[in-house]
Formats: sequence, structure tokens, C-alpha cells
Amino acid sequence: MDRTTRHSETRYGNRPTMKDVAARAGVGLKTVSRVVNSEPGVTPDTERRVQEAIDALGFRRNDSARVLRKGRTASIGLVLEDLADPFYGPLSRAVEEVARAHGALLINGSSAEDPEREQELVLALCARRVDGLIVIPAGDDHRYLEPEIKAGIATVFVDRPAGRVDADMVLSDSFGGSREGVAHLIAHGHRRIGFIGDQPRIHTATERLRGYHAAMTDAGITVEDSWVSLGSTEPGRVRAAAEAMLGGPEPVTALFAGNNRVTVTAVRVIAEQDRPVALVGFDDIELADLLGITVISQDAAAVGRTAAEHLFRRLDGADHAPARVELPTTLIPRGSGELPPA
Amino acid sequence: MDRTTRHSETRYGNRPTMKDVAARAGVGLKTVSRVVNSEPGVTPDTERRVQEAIDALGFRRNDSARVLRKGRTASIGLVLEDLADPFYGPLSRAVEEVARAHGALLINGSSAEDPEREQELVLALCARRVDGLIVIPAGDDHRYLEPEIKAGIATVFVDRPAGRVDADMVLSDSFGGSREGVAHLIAHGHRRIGFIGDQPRIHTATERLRGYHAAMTDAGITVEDSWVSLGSTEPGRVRAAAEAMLGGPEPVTALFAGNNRVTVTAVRVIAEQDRPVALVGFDDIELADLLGITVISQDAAAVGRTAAEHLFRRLDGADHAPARVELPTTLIPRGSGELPPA
DNA sequence: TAGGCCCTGGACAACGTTGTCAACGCAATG
DNA sequence: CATTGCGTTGACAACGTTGTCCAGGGCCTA
Repeated sequence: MDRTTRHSETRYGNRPTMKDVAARAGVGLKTVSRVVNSEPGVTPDTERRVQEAIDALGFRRNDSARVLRKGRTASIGLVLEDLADPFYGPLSRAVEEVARAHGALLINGSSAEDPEREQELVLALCARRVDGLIVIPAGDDHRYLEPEIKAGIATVFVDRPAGRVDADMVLSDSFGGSREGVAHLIAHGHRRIGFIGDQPRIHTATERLRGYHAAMTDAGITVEDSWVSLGSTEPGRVRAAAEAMLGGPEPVTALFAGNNRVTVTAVRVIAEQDRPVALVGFDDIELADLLGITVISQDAAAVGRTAAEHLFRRLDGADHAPARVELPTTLIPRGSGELPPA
Repeated sequence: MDRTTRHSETRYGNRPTMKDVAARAGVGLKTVSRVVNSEPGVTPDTERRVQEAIDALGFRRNDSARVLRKGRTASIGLVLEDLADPFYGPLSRAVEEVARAHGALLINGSSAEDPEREQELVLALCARRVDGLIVIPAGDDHRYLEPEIKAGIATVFVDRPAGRVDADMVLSDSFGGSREGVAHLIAHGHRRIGFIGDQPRIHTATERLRGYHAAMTDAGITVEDSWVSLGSTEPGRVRAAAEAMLGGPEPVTALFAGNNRVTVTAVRVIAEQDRPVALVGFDDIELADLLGITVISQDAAAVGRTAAEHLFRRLDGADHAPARVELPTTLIPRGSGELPPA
């Protein structure tokens, strides 16, 4: 077996190249390139001959080579926490729509809330030379991105602020939303209100807790330690926290759930109680209307769309100072948040 | 401005290359390559010098060039219908996990159930020379993929069979699952059972309808035309269909919903009725347990995982005949499917 | 000390595409 | 008829990496 043969077998399974097309059509390499890219300056007759050769051979341009030559990949990277989380599906979809409108493909990966994995993913995307990055930070130190950003990879952080790095950010108003939700419970007569949230190293978790404290303070309520629980959103942990707050001699009469995963477990625990417990959750959930769950809704699609639009504005050359956008949240009363204290 | 300068400005923002690293470390180009790829044959001292130069310059290997040279992109493409659909989130995530285990990145896109868009996406992915493709077909003719498959792009179809092309497929047992669900309703005394499903050009929709007919025939029930409705899963359409079946002089006493989106609307319509209506839905939904919805559950993560594993087996050289895997479904009784006829 | 071997390192070509530039043919013009 | 100009075409280098191959030096052995 000679060298050439072995080579082509191990590669793209003998895909035809422009050279092959050129040979078959009896034209030069560059002319094929012109046809493939719809560049002007090719007579209709030549174009037809080239097109026939392309179809006959099943030629498809190799974008890897194109990228190497042009320096643009027409792809952006999206690093989020977990694609299976219902909050990120619509976000990702919105980003994809914007990317599509700009002719770019979307490469995405889940960090699983692990800073190391986030970095690994981001750097892999940079090695691919994606044109831009949208990152939902898992870690809180993004200095590793500095050389990349300097090298021109546009970056937008979403949902949580970036750590130690200056870049565009698109956030939801966690503080304000949570403050409003808790105030809503207070307005309906509650004073003993529990807060169950995500791990404290996650920015949104602490912001939402801050909103809770603000609302309580506004109402002159002193928060007891046992009313607050931050930690993993794994059902077992949330269940334990909720049951602790709802049991004992002086149980809370209402719960504020720090995100959709907490809400889901909280709903289950509350359903098992023999007295009504009020509930407001951060993030809307499918079917929450049927279950009558009052929520603070953030528009995941709007967040994704806004982030992607910022990104492409950067890619189109905008070089203003890094912007920080905060999107408002909406309180949607559906019953569970309007229950009076039992 | 001389030519070289202009050039480097329009490219990757002056990213250092191996050549730069080599110059700085005072070694040859190939030696840098060896260090970057942890290849043997470099003395510790040389390696250290190279590593220092890499860190100092913030060098990151350009994978585009690597891909061009090696012929493998270490990435796979996933084309699905809508990332925002809760069924596809976990599926996509499962695919990603397997890809990650094989050191590959995932590029994905949504076809929005549009065959043209599916083709456009698939071909774009092929132009990127992804190593493999996982496709949830929107169209029913995939002959356009033949040259790609011949050229060695491994392809696995998921959820629905491919049209006019021979390839691996991973499906859920739509027929059996739906037959079981309808039989379940019949076992609880129903005879007038409505079926609302997705558009008839979607394979799973007709398979599920076939399961419905099979169960009805098994029970000796003659299906009336007005009990069956296939079409868009857009809420308005589903609502109209459900209301039509539930109204009139001889309404159905139970509904079988052909997928998760139909189920969601059906639940809402049923909640508005003044008599109980039994319901079994295809696909599980979050919080369905709390709402007491009986479902036929298909394991989206298992489907994704199985498909991805098949794909990588192909990429690792397996060349057996195309396989067709059908994963079983599970009936989960939760109340709505066990209601007797009103 | 000569011969051979292993280990390290570098020169060079190739991957498939696109940008640059020059050459060619042909028509219009002086 | 010579010249100019334009529209079409192709030769060639370059993008940044990796595979191949060879050179040089150190070390061991006979």
C-alpha cells in the first residue's frame, strides 16, 4: 500500500476537494472556489461545468480549511450549567436563534456547576477559535480568560457576574425579584418566612437571599437563623431543609424557594403537610399555573436573546466599555403566594 | 501599513503561534508541538523552557489547523427539533456526557420541525467535518445524506426513523407504549377514548395512533372519526380538538395525548370541564406526579445515551449492518388514567 | 578508539482553502 | 493597425498545525 492511498483512507474517507472538482471540470482551483462562494467573475458556462462536477463528486467545502484561512469560524460557544435544566433550554434556544440569524453555529457544553469543568470547556472552545463565548459562570475567578479576551474572543457572561474580569454581563434582577416575592408574602400576613436557596458560592443565590433580608428588614421582621438554608438543590437536601422549617414548635408559615429546582421539591413537601403553607418560587415552571404556584418569573429566552445580541454587536465591532444589563422579573400570583398564615 | 501588519490585525487578534513560542524558547517548531501534545522525546529541561514560553505568550493551540491536518474534529453534531422542549434537554445532555467521555465537543442546532432547516443544519455540520451526527429527523427524505455517510460521517437517527437511507436508529416503542396506555384506559372501563396527536408526517405521531387503533381493535371497539385528531401541537389547535371531543351529545370519557405538549394543553382543558375526564399522556412531564397525571414514560436520557454510544462505536470502527434499537416505555399510573368513565 | 545505537531536535511537506496578482483573450478606441 | 481596458482565469503563497525523515551528539561496547 503506497503512502498516498493509506493517507486518504485514514482521512475524511476520500472526500473530494476543490482540486478534484477543478480537475474534473477542467478549470483552475480558484475558479472552483469562486463558484462555491458565489463570487463574481465567472461566466455562466464555466459555472455550469463546475457545478456539474461538484454534484457528480458530491463535493462539500471543508470549512476547517476555510476557517484556518479566514480566521473566522462563524461559531459561538455557550457554556451553561445543565442543559437538562428547564431554565436553560429556552435560554439556549434563544441564543441559537440569534446565532442562526447571524449565520453562526452554536457549540455548547454543560459545566455541571463545576468551575474546573467550566474552564476546561471554555478553553476547548477557545482552541476551536469560536468567534465569541456566552458563559454562565460556575466558578468565581475568570482571569484565565484574560488572554483569550485580549486575543479578541468576545465574551458575555450571563445569569451571574464574572469573577475578576471585565466583560459584558446580562443578569436577571435577583435581588429585586426576591425582595418583591418576599414582600408579597409579608403583605399577605406572613412574618415567619423560610428561605431555601442554592449554594452560597453561586451569586444569584446570595443575591436572592439579600432580597429576602431586605424585604424582611423593610417590614421590621427579625430573621431567625433557622429560617434560612442555602445549599445544594438536590431534592434530599431541600426536602430536609423544608421539613426542618415546617416542623418544630414554631414553624414558618410560608416558604420562599430560591430557584426552580427548589420550588419543585418544596411543592412536594408542602403537599404532604396537613396544614396549608404559602409558597413563592423564583423562576417559573411549566404547569405552575395548574398547580397554582405563585412565582417570580424571569424570562430565560429574553436573557439568552439579549446576551447573544450583545455578543454579536461586539463581533460587529462595538468596543464600548463592558456593559452590565439587568433584566426585570415579574411576580405572577397564582394562589400559593396569597394563602394567609395557617 | 504594510501587508503583514494588516493581515495579522484582521485575524485572531495576533494570537501567538507555535512558531512564536519556538522562537521565544529557542527551539524548533516541532519541539513545541511535541510539548503541547505531551509527546515523548523531549528532555525535561527543554520542556520547561517551552512551557515557560507558552505561558508567557498565552499561547493556545489552534484546533482549526490541527483538525485540517489530522482529519478528525473531535466534535459531533446533534440536530433536534427544539432545545426548549423539555424532552430534548435531558436527551441533549445525555449525548453531551457521552461525547465528553470520548473527548468530543457537541455542536447542536434546532430544526424547528422544518425539513429544509434540518438539511441546512446537517450540511453545515458536515462542512465542519464533524466526526458524527445524531439527527432527530424533521423531514422524511434523507437521501441528501448519502454522500456524507459514504464519505464516512457516522450518523445515528433518533426518535424517528430516517427516510430512504440506511443508518442506525434509536427509537422509543411508540406503538407499544401507546397501545399499553390506551389498553389501560379500556381496562378502567372506557370505550369512548379520544386521541390527540402530532402532525401525521411525524413518524412517532402515526405510530402512536397505530397503537391506539390496535388497543381499540383488541377490545373490539370501533373507533369513530371524531375521536381522532392529528395536527400541530400548538395550544390553540389542541384545545379546539379536545373541546370538540369533550363537547357534543356523545363526548369521549377519556383522552390519550400523543406527546408532552399535547398533554399539557389537555390537562388545562380537562381542568375546565365540570365532569372528570380520564387522561393518559405520552412522555412524562415535570410535576406530573403532583398533578396525578398517568403517563407513558420514555427515558429521554437513555435514548440520548444509547444513540451517542452507538455513534462512538461506529467512530471506533464498528461496521456491522445498520442497527435499529427500540427502547421500551413505562406506564406510570398516577390517577388520571385510572378514573372511571363519568 | 572505532562502530553502532539511542535519544533529542529540527527542516520540510502536506492538509484544503482563500487572497493576491499577473496573464490572457477580446472588443472598443485612437 | 496598435493600444487600451476590461472581464475572466489560473498560478502561487499563506493560514497553523502535525507526520516523516534525517542529523547530530552522547554513550555503550568490542
